[in-house]
Amino acid sequence: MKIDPKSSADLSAQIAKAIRDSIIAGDLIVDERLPSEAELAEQFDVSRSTVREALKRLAAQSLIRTQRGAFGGAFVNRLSYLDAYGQQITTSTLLLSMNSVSFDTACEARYALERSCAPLSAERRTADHLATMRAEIFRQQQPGLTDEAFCASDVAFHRALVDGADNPVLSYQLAGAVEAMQPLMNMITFTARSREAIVALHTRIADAIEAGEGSEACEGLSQLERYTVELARSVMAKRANRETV
Amino acid sequence: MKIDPKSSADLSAQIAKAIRDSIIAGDLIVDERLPSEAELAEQFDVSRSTVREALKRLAAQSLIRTQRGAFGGAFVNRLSYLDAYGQQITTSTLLLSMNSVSFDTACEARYALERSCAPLSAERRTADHLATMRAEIFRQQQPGLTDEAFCASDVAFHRALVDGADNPVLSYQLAGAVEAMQPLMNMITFTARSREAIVALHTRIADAIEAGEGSEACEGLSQLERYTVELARSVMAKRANRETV
DNA sequence: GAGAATTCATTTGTCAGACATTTAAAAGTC
DNA sequence: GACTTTTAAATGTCTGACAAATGAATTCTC
Repeated sequence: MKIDPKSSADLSAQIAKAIRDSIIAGDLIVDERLPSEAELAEQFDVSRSTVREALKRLAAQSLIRTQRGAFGGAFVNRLSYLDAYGQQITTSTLLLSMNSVSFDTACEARYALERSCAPLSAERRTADHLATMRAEIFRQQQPGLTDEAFCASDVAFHRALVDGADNPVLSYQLAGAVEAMQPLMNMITFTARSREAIVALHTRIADAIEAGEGSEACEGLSQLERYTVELARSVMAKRANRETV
Repeated sequence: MKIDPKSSADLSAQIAKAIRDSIIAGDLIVDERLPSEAELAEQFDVSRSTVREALKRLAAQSLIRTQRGAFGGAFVNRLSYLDAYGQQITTSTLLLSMNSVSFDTACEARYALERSCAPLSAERRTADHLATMRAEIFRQQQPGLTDEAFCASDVAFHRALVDGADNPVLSYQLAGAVEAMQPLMNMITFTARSREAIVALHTRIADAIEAGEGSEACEGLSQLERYTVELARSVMAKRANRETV
């Protein structure tokens, strides 16, 4: 692990990169303890504060965890699926909100990805996944539900569908696509009629998953995509209309 | 933006969270300048070092960038697709390498996701995407190619396929799935015969994309998945055999 | 007056040293 | 042997200082 003193870049960034590369390359294995901050400072010939800033960078990426006290220190963290989900969702959400991605584009991506899970989910889903889907459909039919709660339930429904594929890598990849859509979906006001239509499609999808018919589930997802895009378009149009009046 | 002094958690983590939440909520918009470190230190009633550690955490997530000098400071960063790709790839790679994800599981996820791009790519790919795919196929036929270079070319081929769908959100999501597989693929030794088989399937896929036949491209991808899994299995078996002898 | 050079204030980057707090091992006590 | 106390090591935080960068304002030169 070496850094280039000539480089003008931040020392803490260089040190973070050096350690990060060691972790990725496998030179530092999971749960291995890094040298103490004082030792690292000496090794890299920088001050302790600089080392600390580097370690905080790594901690922000969940690459290390720190523990205080004697025999504490910084340890290489096993990146859990949960940590990865969180990062994925944060990144996806910001990417969508900061880059003016159109609703259509985000929707297309989301449903394309979900369709790739549907056949696997139809084959492997447990009774649990199915029960979650049914429960969320039931919740979506409650009259008093706010739009936000409706969207949250929608996300839960689709997560169950994705998790049913029983492939943690797929679940991880999809987490971002599904959850990052929620802020966009929250901007839509759902009328009683549109909720009814969505519930009908959800039911159709759940039925297909239960019956083990992947392609029928895909078809349902495609219709849901078309309906969602259409709905968003009409809501936006109505809103634009109201604003110009 | 407030922090809880009673909470035992690290102050720098709390401050980072407070600022991060403000960015996600949209209270801090892109390119907006944060208060200087000294001002933040006063606001949060902590020392400047603590503020700096918090800012480094955010910088590690590409949420802010810093600039030195008068009228410099920390600015809310527009999360670019490139930054997001990078984070996605790092996270995915570590997730796969640290959690002993089976080759089959990773492969299944990757090809399922790619199949979701194929129909869109068949419809929208430009001549450029197609040319890249053909060029990589050509490269893969060169005899002197190392296994690493063959894998890298494989990644480039599939990236072109994905990018052909002309949906940046999909490209972003797929970046991790495709690139994170490379270290796993690198562990396979490709014989002349297996390279030939892969090139043949790549050609079939490229032909389908060129002809605008999405489902045929999906079929090619499925065959490629089956062949890759089979190949990995035999290579691993051979290796295990050699080690026990 | 226009342009070039200089100064200046502001801000981040880095360093050194100090103290508080936490923690688990080691030593002591019964 | 079980419990308590001590202790050493490590991170967390604070203070104060200086270096380096940088854009604006000022001064200088022609």
